[in-house]
Amino acid sequence: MKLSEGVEQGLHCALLLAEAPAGVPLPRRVLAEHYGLPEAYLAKHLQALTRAGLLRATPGPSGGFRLARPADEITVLDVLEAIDGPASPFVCQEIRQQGTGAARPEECTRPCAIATVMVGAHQAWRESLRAVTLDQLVKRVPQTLRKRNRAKFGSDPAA
Amino acid sequence: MKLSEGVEQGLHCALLLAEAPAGVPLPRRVLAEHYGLPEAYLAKHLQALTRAGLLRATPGPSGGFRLARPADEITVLDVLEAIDGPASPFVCQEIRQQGTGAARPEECTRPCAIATVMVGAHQAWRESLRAVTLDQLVKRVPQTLRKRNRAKFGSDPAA
DNA sequence: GGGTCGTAGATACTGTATATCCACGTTAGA
DNA sequence: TCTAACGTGGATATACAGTATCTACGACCC
Repeated sequence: MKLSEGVEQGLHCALLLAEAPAGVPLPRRVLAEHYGLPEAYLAKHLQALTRAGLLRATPGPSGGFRLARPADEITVLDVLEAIDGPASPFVCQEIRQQGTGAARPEECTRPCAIATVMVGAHQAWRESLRAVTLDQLVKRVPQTLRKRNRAKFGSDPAA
Repeated sequence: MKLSEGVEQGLHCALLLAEAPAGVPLPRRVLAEHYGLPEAYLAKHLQALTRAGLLRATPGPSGGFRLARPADEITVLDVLEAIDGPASPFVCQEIRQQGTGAARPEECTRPCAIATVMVGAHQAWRESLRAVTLDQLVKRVPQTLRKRNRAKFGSDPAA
């Protein structure tokens, strides 16, 4: 069981967008270079985040990506499921109904006990990720680094 | 992110061994046919469970696999990690230290906030699986099915 | 006591999904 | 109208789940 690396990249980019002054779109090239990520691959995940309604993309010169919602309304789970999909890592194959020892239909009125346990674990995992917002993550970034990033992207004409 | 199907197969086999009368080893061929599973593939997972000390394998005719411990001392997490490995699905690539916006070493004394959240989620997932034993799962198998399985494998000479 | 069968164990191969890259089309600003 | 940005689709390489085959060992039977 392995989580896509795109999830980590997407999370870092979303976090950076949450750090940057609001309203200033960052081009994907800037995002990719900032973290040394493959730009073409990152593009695919930024698209996924945009389709999920987490980011807003604007084309053309001085375009780029920015958060579509306030950072305290975007959870880590939102970002993860936008990129990796909402599917559970465990999908019950209904093994109990196969082979010579197959359970009869009337014995399968309740879901398979194993599947039930796995679903519960997945819910616990999701709840843990849903409890953290991008805003909370920003607060855990070292202040010196945060200040540096704000300065780097703070060419905000409104300022 | 996808969990290996071997995990589900291993869990069902371990559950069946917990249902069967203690001390009667079941050959992997019987296990495979009972659930309609590919025997060669199942062999790999039964080996993993044996290496992890959850099952005990005995070669030769009238050999097979049986639980190495009482069913209430084997958790779902034990079986899962024996087959799928104990590694977390998320492995931090230290993206924060790469690219033009790399964090300085003195800013990385604490682990990456994103990694911390992911580790927490993984722990929640593991705790949820650790809380369930094979014994508890057996109790959730329909009685008619349990009785049928006991009769099928109950050619226990000591009985 | 030696042969034979049935068991687990180890090894090599294949298929599929992920990760990566490239080329083309579309949109908006200067 | 030219440039710089996003959007889409497809081609390629690699890692891992899944498969098949072969070897070694132990109990049973003659």
